[in-house]
Amino acid sequence: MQLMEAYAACMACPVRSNSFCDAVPMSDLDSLGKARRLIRFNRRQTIVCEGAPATALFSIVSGVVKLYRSLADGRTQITGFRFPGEFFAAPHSGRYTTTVEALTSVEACCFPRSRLNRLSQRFPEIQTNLIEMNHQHLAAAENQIFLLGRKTAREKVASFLLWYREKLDQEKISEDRRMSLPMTRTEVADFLGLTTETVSRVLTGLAREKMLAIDKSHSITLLDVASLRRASGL
Amino acid sequence: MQLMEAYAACMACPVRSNSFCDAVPMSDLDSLGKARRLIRFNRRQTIVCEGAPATALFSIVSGVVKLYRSLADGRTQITGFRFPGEFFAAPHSGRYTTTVEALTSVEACCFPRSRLNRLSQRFPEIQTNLIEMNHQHLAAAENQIFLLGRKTAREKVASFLLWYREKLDQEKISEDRRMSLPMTRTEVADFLGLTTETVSRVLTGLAREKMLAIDKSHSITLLDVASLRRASGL
DNA sequence: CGTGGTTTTGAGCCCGTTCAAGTATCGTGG
DNA sequence: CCACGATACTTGAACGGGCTCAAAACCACG
Repeated sequence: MQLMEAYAACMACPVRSNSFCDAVPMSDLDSLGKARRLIRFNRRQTIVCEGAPATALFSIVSGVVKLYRSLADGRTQITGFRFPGEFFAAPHSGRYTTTVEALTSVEACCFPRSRLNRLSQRFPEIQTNLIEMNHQHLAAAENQIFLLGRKTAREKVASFLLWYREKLDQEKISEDRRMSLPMTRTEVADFLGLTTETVSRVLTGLAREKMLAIDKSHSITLLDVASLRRASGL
Repeated sequence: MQLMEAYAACMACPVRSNSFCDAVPMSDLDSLGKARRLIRFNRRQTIVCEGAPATALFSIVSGVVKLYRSLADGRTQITGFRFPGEFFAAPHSGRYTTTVEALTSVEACCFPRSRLNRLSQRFPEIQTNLIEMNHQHLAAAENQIFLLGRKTAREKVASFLLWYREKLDQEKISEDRRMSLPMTRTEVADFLGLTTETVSRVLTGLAREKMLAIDKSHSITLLDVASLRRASGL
């Protein structure tokens, strides 16, 4: 039966306790399951488009997405990334404010606005969780604003690496000291307000100074976190 | 009586319909009034400090504030401004994420967290409003991220002027075509990720091109909005 | 009418960009 | 499994937008 499936899906959800779904008690997981639909996306696939009517909210089960805006002349700026447990596709006056694209293969729960509204009337703590997570996103945006406005290329790249390392540490088991970036050099550049060339140059520079090691481009090991922290401008 | 005063205060509040307080029905304005305390701040006065325990949320009745972060070496970045009807001092893991300072004389309602929580249990629509406004703040942050990461000095300044003009138009009666900036050149620079000198140079440049007129530095008239929009990179 | 702060203007420099070439990496089909 | 083409990454040389440093002009306030 569908009911059982929905219940089982949310019951077994690996990120429930990290997501806003945490507000729904175990006994009501079937209501939760019925409000959402699990969708899979491939790397490079666009999930929502900037400016389109905001019909749903997405909560990530696995994978990473980027949020970005771009101009007609090609200039692109990534405004943030979202990881498992986090949501995306916040509306402003009824429309999505950024385009969202999958960086890896992604599983996400799609909650149509209307159903989510009904659900959060039954479980008001959903709203509390959403507010809490919104504040986290805002704090992350403030970090990025400071970084973009006031940091040098070197500081930007060092900050980025330390930030991603921390994300990995709190998301999953920290694999080992090596970490593999799901984003390309261009995407790192579009996040940090730099060009691909500069990101590449700074990375090889930091590698020459033995703060990190690069193997196969996307696989990076942070060798000297203390020096990196100093290089990041705190 | 205190009760009457509180009731009268919120009853007469000029920004109630634009603030999250809108969620409280007229018949319950006394509960609202008792949850908050009206505080006045002078220009230049610090209202909350980055990193301090987040004990209250503030809603602006009149005036403008700036939110900013700064480093020990003096680098400062303004992450946003807040206007009448908007709130500030969002917490992240229990602490304020930015310092907030009054740009003009400011009247703000201070809501201690505990009272606000009790109030929003009685009136859940408060949470809905807070979420809505949070999304607006996030959208504003995304705008600024794009601006900081990908726009030229000229585009930044033009965008800023148009943005502020729009704010004025929707906040109050649009005075006339002249507008007076509540922020100094340094504050504009700290908002746009530039130096004071560059802001000044770009402004005189735009004035030479007859897109605007400057009288007394803080009083600016936008003469050619269409050209400015083109100069802002859309 | 001075005094301190803000704004403007000027000259020179530097960080990050641009343009261009060369190298590694990955996916695909033979 | 390898050859191939496409894409991503690195490296180099030269340019330029915005910064730095310095000084002059302007303004508000006593």
